[in-house]
Amino acid sequence: MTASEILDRVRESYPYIDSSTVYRTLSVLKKLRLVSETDVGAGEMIYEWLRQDRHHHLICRDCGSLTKLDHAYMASLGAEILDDYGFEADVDHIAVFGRCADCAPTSVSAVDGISNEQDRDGRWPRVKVEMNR
Amino acid sequence: MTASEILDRVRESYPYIDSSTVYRTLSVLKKLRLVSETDVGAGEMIYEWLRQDRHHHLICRDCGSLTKLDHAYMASLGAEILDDYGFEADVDHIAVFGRCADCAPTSVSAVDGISNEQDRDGRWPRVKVEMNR
DNA sequence: CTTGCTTCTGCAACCACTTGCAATAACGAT
DNA sequence: ATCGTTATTGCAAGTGGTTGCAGAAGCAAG
Repeated sequence: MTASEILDRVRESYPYIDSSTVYRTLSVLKKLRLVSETDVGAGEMIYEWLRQDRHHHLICRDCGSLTKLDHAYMASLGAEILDDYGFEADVDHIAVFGRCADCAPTSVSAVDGISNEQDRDGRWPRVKVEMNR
Repeated sequence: MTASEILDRVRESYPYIDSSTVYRTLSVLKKLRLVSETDVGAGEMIYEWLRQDRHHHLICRDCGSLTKLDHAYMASLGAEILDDYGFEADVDHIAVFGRCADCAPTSVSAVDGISNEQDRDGRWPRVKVEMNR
């Protein structure tokens, strides 16, 4: 859940709690690795209790779809990094951005998703980049 | 470099530019995947031109040390995900948080890094969690 | 109970970043 | 050149999150 959802819930039984207290508590729980904090590109961070069934998410940058990614992928990446670098990676809950199968382009172009061919009148296509996140 | 460093540089030749213009331009460059945006836990995001020599960073949560991670690790993770999920992961520049070899604990304890044994007077150790990020 | 120390909390200010809006600049068609 | 449409910009306000500070609460020792 998000910090503001947590705040709303806590205020039901403790109406004068300040948001800074929630954030400070979350930061301690993060440090103790009892909760994970994940940026899913929704503006707010997502907080989750770290249970045994760890999982990760694949987030499509075009359609926004969310797919669960098995922990095994991250666990083996973590194991490789530990072997080669002696570095214990925190792979508690990762959000991997990219493009899902449905949104993958059907033909290759100069810059992903943008045509690199002139039209029948010899004009280059107009490129439109959406600004929102 | 950071957005504020970019702003300072642009202001040398274009003094009235607003920071929102810098952020908006960066968001377009991100969408076109010409620059990468990485959170290294320093408060500000780090922006980099995406060149051929892609690399990633291992950031120690205890001492803050930064280690370069070869792109091969992320590339093979990306390939696995593409094979199994048909999802094209953007693995342009990733920051992996964790604990470096120097900061790894020498003995195992109940919660990483915190003793789970009583002292000679039968008291439990006082646990101190630093609040800063 | 009082003293002294530590921790927790609310408040207000602050920071990095985003967004809505209105004015302007750029550009294509006539 | 002029008109109409689209893009870009600065400004100001807003959002999510953090931090410094001072007061309150908790607690162990005397």
